[in-house]
Amino acid sequence: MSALAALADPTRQRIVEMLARQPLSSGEIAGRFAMTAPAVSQHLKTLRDARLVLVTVDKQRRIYRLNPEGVDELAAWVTRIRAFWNPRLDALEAALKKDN
Amino acid sequence: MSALAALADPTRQRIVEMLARQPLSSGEIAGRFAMTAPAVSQHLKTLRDARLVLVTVDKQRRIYRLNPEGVDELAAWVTRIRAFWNPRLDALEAALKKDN
DNA sequence: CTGTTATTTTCCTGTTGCCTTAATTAAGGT
DNA sequence: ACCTTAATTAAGGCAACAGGAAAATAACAG
Repeated sequence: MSALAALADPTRQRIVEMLARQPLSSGEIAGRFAMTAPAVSQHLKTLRDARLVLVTVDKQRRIYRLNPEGVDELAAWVTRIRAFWNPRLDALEAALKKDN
Repeated sequence: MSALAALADPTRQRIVEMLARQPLSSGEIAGRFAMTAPAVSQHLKTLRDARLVLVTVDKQRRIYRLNPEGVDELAAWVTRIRAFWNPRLDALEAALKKDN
């Protein structure tokens, strides 16, 4: 679960939250932080390496969006933790399957 | 979401996975790692501070177990990320097929 | 080709994180 | 009381990380 390591930093957590709402370019993301664009770019690289985000090129811009695979992996890890620890969570598991 | 920072380290990830199966004492946890007991103790403190685990005292032993609240919070964060982006899955899939 | 915009890469520095050894606290057993 | 077991706290070293500045790359417009 290297996604967890990538999400350790609060800046990267916020980036993921932003991208959950809508895809954004590198510049748009950087514009929402006090830090410089290079700093944000490095965070994006970390998120890319962790397979949490995907990039597509649009002219000079790089559009970032969430990577379903990476997020699903993370969700699966958390679900597995919860599934084990208490048998009473069978009901919960059923609920999860229902809305997925 | 400070739980994410606490789970950045692979050792702490493994501890949480172990505690998901059953409560364990500090010594039992330390025994499953190559590192020294103090090192494990510090990891446990990090997990405690992140409200991911709870301790109860049993004679000289400290028994660690998962903290449902902390784990639920984490699960809620992940779910929130997915919830936002699920409604646009169609648009996303289309965009993904186009490139990459 | 030159200039401009968008983004990343490189290099550097201060900070944080992880692990070790040594010392300390706490509880029981003899 | 003394010793042992269980666990934490303290102090120090070293690697990894975050962020800034400057330079490099990429894509487009004139």
